[in-house]
Amino acid sequence: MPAPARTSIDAIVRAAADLLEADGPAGLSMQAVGARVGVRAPSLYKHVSGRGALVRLVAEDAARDLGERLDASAPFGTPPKEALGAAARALRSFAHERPAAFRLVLSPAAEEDRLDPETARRSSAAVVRIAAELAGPEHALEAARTLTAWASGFVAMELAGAFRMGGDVDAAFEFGVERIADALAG
Amino acid sequence: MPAPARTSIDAIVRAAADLLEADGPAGLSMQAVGARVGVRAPSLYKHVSGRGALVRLVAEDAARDLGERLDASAPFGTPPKEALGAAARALRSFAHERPAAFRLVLSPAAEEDRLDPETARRSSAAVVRIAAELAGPEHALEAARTLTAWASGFVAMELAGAFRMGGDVDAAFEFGVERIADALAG
DNA sequence: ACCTGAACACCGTTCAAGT
DNA sequence: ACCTGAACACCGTTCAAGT
Repeated sequence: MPAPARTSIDAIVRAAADLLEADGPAGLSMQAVGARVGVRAPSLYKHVSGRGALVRLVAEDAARDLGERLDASAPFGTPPKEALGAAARALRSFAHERPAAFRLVLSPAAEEDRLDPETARRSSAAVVRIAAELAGPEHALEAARTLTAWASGFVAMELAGAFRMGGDVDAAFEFGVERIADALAG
Repeated sequence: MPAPARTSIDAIVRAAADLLEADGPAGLSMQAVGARVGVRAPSLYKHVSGRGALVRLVAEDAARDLGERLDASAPFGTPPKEALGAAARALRSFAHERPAAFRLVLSPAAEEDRLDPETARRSSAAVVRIAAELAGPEHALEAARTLTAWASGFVAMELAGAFRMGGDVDAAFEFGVERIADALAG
């Protein structure tokens, strides 16, 4: 007798992402995910091969979300320096809204749980385009790396609570955007 | 009857750091640490209050190591732009030698496992000093943040395998150092 | 074809009992 | 005063049995 699925991979990934955001990595347990979608933990294995694969799906989903936000942050034709600021702020907003997802996507990860190259490429396409406009096509890659490194490093430190020596964090971010843009435009 | 301790907190922290580097966070189990230092897992609780506290001790030890390397990278009197490059390269070397420890110290961490402010301040003192020389005392904090964000972000991406679009990663690093230095001196 | 309870091998942690 | 085995409450995962 065939039995219709009582849940779906989409519902499972969404539940996992919610749990990750609410309770941290330890809160993303197979039992908790099962409870959220209305099945027992062993049933999840009909939809996903294990916890590691589920975490990876959450990361890929987050990377797609981030990539779309970066694309949308600066329409074609926006002056490059302005576009750079907009992209940096979009990254920061994403990190503030979905800090756990940001950590998943941008944290230095061990080999086995890296994003596949195509997902990584797509989520950074907008930044490479902006960098090319600013620094010239021959320095596009280095410039994109410099910008992404700075922005993700800044936000990572912010999330880590590393900016507790006082001072205005927003101002430090804008200071950095300005300086990075000028440096890349060289 | 008193019984002499068969292990020590130092040996335990060292064993934990080794395991973290060799087998990743999951490999740092109380049982594995116990096996390395020659006692059973429950005995570790005579020396450390739990696994979380042990991970924190490893992180503090790594932060101290990193701080010392940064201090040593550029003796007083080194021209600031040169000192900045030396500090950035020292950070990168540390990350290459102790990638797991680097992730522990520089990764965006949840509130409960952050370094205490004093440890954080000491490990970044050298960078703040260099930034002040380069950007002037009134912009020291923002400049230090920009530099640290860029360098740690760059290395984090490097460790995460995010630089797989080809190109020379060493050259990208030097490109970034140069541009950041100019931008901060700006 | 999916879901379940039971089971297995792991964790971290507690604690009474040993020396 | 430290160390131990046993126990407890959790994991992730497998699998035979149910529908």
